[in-house]
Amino acid sequence: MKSLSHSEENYLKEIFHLSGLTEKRVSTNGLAARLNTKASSITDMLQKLSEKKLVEYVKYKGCFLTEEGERIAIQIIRKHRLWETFLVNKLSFGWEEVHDVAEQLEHIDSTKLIDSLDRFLNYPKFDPHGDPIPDKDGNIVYRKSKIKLIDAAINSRVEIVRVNEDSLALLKFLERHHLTLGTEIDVLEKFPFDDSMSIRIGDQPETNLSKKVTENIGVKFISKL
Amino acid sequence: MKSLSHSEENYLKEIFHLSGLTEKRVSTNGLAARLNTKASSITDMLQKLSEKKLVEYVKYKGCFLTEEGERIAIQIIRKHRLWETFLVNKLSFGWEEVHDVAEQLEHIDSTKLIDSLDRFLNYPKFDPHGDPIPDKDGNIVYRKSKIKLIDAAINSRVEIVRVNEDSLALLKFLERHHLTLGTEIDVLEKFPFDDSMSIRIGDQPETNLSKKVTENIGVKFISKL
DNA sequence: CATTATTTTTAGACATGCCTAAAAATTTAA
DNA sequence: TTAAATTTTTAGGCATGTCTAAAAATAATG
Ligand SMILES: [Mn+2]
Ligand SMILES: [Mn+2]
Ligand SMILES: [Mn+2]
Ligand SMILES: [Mn+2]
Repeated sequence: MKSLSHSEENYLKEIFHLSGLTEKRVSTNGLAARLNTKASSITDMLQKLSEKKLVEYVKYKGCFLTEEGERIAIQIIRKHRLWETFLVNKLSFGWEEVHDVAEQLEHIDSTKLIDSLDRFLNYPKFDPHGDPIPDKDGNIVYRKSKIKLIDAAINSRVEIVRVNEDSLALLKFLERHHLTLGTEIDVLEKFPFDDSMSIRIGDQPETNLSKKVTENIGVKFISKL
Repeated sequence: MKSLSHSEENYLKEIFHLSGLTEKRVSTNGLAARLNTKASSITDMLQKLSEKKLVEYVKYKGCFLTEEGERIAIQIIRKHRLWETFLVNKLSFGWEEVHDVAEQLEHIDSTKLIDSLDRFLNYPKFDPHGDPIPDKDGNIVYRKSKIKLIDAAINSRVEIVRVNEDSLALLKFLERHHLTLGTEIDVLEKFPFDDSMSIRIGDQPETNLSKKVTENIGVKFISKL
């Protein structure tokens, strides 16, 4: 109904992300870390959001979103991902440049605007990082059969369908090594010593990817080698 | 340098609009009316903006923008008008629907975004209401030889080049009567009694426009009738 | 299970931006 | 040019969202 502050919206969004698909309770410290604030600020805000029936909160027990809270969170995520898509597809931004601007744009309050943008972009299903874009009713189609590259089987060919956008450094690394969405990767070998992985892209020379990289890439199986 | 709050930006923008092209001092009450706040709030803010060297302020004497303040104000206006243009040209908004959303979008902080948008829109010179769009360096090209319809000579044909966007009701009225930018109007007669004006558009039947309408439309001379 | 260690909440403060009511300065007009 | 009207500023408060420091609750450990 009435509109929320940027801060409140950011809290809802982060609670949604942290609680994942399950209705897992989210801890105060967990939220504090993600929102770059102190635990005491989190407590203050949770009391307010609880008052507004947007989160279920029990002292010392963490919180989770109510239905209404989740509905709002999903709409913010919809806006965020549509704007990222606009920036990349229409304004030629790099995928590592869009997140910060989208953090601002996601708070623009206009249903007509976001639905028009959705149409203008031709109802995209995924954002530039491969994350699903909720539709106007809040439905999210998660990609089934998506696994982390680190879990992909040896001697299989997989396609990159998602990257974790949280780290700017990761996105730059991937860009630099041509590891973009749609790229097909041959998984050659895994090294238990440091959990790194040797891969090949097309007929380029073989390279080694660290655990930190492979656990932040989502892929889908294409074929055996 | 460092970024300003939405509120501070709105103050700068309104001071710019109120002081017009001259370096006219702006009064506290004048600002209060435009910003929908109380005079005391204006005083508070002017002291802060003065502290930051964005306005020149003398107690009881009103204020005007410093060079830096004006530079910032113009950039906000640039953003506002580019976003309005985007909404109308790309997302098919009506010209009466764009202002409120642009009021939000104008505060998004990203030079790269606004310059990309400018390019995407093909460097438009005027917004949907006929107001000039400042370029990235802050240059504003005002349309010369633009007069108010109310001042147009009898028996002349003029073209609508600008409408005052302040009133939503006016924009709806104009839309309804096909008085859009580019429309050519024949000025037939003026009535001193109520300062109304009889006009004709093409071969449509003659109509009468009130003072309130004609003083809020900007036109340029096309030809004698 | 008793004692630490960790997490979370409360208490008290501060900055921002706004308000009302009252005081002060300026403007208008008799 | 003095008195009244108007404008503007100050004083004191309130809500929001954040912080630090201290207290309380919960979790971990021997
Ligand atoms: Mn993002
Ligand atoms: Mn994304
Ligand atoms: Mn506008
Ligand atoms: Mn406009």
